[in-house]
Amino acid sequence: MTDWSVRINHLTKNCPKNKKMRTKDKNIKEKIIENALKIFAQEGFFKTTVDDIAQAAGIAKGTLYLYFKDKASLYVNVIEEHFKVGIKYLNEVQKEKMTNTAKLQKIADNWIDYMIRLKSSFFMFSMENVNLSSKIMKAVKPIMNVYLEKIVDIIARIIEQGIKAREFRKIEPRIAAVHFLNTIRTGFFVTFITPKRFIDKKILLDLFFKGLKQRR
Amino acid sequence: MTDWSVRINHLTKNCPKNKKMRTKDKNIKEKIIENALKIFAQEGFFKTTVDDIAQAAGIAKGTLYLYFKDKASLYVNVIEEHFKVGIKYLNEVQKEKMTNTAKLQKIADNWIDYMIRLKSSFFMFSMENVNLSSKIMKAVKPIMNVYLEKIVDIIARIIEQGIKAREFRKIEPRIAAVHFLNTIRTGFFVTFITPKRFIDKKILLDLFFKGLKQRR
Amino acid sequence: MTDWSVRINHLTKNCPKNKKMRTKDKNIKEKIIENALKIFAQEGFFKTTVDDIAQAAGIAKGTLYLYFKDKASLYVNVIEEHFKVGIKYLNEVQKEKMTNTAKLQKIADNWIDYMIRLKSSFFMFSMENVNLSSKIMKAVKPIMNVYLEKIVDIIARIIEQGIKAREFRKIEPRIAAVHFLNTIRTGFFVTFITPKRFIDKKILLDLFFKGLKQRR
Amino acid sequence: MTDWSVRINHLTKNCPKNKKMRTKDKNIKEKIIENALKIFAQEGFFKTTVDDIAQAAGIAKGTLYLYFKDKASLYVNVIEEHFKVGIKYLNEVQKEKMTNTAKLQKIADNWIDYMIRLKSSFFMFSMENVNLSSKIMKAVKPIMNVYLEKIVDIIARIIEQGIKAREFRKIEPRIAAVHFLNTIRTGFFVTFITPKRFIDKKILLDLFFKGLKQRR
DNA sequence: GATGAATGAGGGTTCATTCAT
DNA sequence: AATGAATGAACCCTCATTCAT
Repeated sequence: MTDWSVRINHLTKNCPKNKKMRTKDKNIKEKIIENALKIFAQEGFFKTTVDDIAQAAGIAKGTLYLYFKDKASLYVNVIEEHFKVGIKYLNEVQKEKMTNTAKLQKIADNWIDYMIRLKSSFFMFSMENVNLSSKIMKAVKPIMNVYLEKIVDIIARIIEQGIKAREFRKIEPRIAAVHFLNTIRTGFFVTFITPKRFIDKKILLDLFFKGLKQRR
Repeated sequence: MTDWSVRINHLTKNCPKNKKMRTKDKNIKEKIIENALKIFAQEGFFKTTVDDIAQAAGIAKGTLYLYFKDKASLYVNVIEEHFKVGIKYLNEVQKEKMTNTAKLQKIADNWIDYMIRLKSSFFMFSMENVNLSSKIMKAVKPIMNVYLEKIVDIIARIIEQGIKAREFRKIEPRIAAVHFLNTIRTGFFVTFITPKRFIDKKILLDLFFKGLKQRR
Repeated sequence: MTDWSVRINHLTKNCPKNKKMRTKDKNIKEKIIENALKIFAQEGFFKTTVDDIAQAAGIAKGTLYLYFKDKASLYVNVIEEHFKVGIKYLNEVQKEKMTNTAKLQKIADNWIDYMIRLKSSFFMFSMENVNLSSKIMKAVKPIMNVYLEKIVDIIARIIEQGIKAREFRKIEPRIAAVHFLNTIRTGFFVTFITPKRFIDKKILLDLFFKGLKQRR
Repeated sequence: MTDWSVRINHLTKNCPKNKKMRTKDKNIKEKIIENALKIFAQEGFFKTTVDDIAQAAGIAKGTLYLYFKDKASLYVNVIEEHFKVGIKYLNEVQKEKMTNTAKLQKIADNWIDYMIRLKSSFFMFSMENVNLSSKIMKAVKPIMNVYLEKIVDIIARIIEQGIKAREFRKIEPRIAAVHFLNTIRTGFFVTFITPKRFIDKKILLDLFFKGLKQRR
């Protein structure tokens, strides 16, 4: 099984090894998405120009429009791709043989690292943007919601199994799932605003698992 | 003591009760900030046009420039105002006579409601924007960081006192504070993406306080 | 007889000695014109804002509009005033008892100094603007032309008398007059672009009077 | 050798003869400069809108920004181009086999005609603008000064040679050069304010060469 | 008469999108 | 298929002018 960081790499690195081009190259679309992800993630939708992306992808601006209807559609595609990879990863972890606690731990670990590497909580940032009304964002919202639901579902299933296995206490699994995702975000977030003191992911997960309260 | 929702109202509602105007009206500045907050919060910095804000505030575009140097400066002012009110509220809660658990509970309750009313987790969204590079955001970042630090400080102090009082277990207070803020955000967020099923704030806080793990 | 520099002073210096105000103060109009002259001369018509002038004159922007229909009309007034003073000065010199050569010499001397003090060849600059088409400038042109003609007339008359007196050789006096005015401008101009080496006004006038050619 | 009027033409007339375009057309840049020269010269920097120029050049406003960073930069380019052509012309005249007197005569003749054709003493007008403070003009000034110096240099050299050749009397050549340039300007100027009576260029140059004074 | 806050038309600039090559 | 020059709508900001006090 590939781990998250590895799966993600093909999105984070250029792959100019390509053998034969010169036929509606499937790689061009990928290359655009890769680069768009990085730029959108770091600059946001509006600050990112189509030119930036085209240049980063090493193609002409016009070419981009052969593969994507418009900027918004590119954005949606980037997010979709991003989420698909994430979901695939989650599914793989789910099937692994380990305690549910360990699964959540692994997911959190890899995901925080990934976001730090991308220099953006893009994943959550996108969620945030759901918030923003506008023609563009209104188109993004329903698509994103589907993926979000799927992600929450997978996490919730892990938690459900954990409850059955008496690892976790009885609690609405979906709410716990969302809380888990936000815990991950916190991990990224703390590292980002105070880059010196790298957050101790252990403490954070400990907090997530055991809560703040004194046990008696 | 005023509660959060009430404190916020003076930013969310127009106050055209005022007697005599005409002399660089202090109320206009407030009216602009009120409306800018709502629009920036829902649309984000770039999608918001100066015209939108001016119209919402019932003034001409040019008038806005009598009160704010430019769009970015308005944005900073809005955030500052927003944060100042938040900090004042936190300080008041801090001084109240109640358990530290109750304090956090109260803060979370009011804050989630407020964000739902504003239709945006603007507060956290702004934190997110810290991430986004750009001339404008680079100007916003240092200012925001100061306020963020203050907010984290106050929450951390409550947690610290809770630790001393044996309400909470020994854990790095600042990390717990950030985790708490993200928990609040989760509360808003879930309600927002799935508006039908209002999240049970109780469950969420229970999760925050007691953690996911089965106690043994 | 006052010399040019002195006559001009009341335009170049503030006169806050004013006794009684508080009655459609005739001095306000003057104060506006004084200050407008300086600013227009140094900044040009478009870069000068009505606010600049009002502030320099120590009045409110609205007040300015009680005395002048609009910015263009103020500009015309400033130029008129400027020219009137110039013409009065020229007339006085004309009547003096001295050779015509001496008269021209005196005029040139004073005028160059004045322009240097004002930091602008505003006088000629205005002429230049005649060139510039635009609603505003089209209004300025005919008015300016009248004054220009008058100035050329007076100089031409001095030259004519010089011709009669055998001081000067027979030459179309009006052309010589324009040439004389441009010589003055040259004087200012050289000083301006190369401020270190103050032009030797003597050499310049010598050139004007004796020409470049070797005499044989 | 081309004469001034001819050299200038390529700036004053469109050349749509060109074969194949499409590849950042060099001709568009020229077309913009041509038209900008005319409009700037007649309207001045501030009254001229970017739209005016774009329309005159037969392109869209945005297109202009593919070739020039901003309005100020376009202005500088126009002036530079204008000056370069002028300097090239002067250098050519300088090398010709004729008396220095004839050289100056030729230069004055062509230049006055050119300015009249352009309907602006733009050349000198630009010099005037050196005077006007403003961010824009502060950028223009140093560039212009270099070119002005060059022009003065060339004229001064002609005069120097004339002095050596005993055509002209001993006089500071640079001052004489500036005086010469202003004489040209006078020529244009008189024609402009009194369009009926075309100035007799001969008289003017006679004045320049022999001076006003009676010879004895 | 005097004020200066308010106005809004106008201009410079950006950038997503198109289309001729 | 790929290009990138050209387009023009949209947006920020300025400033002459007005008008309620």
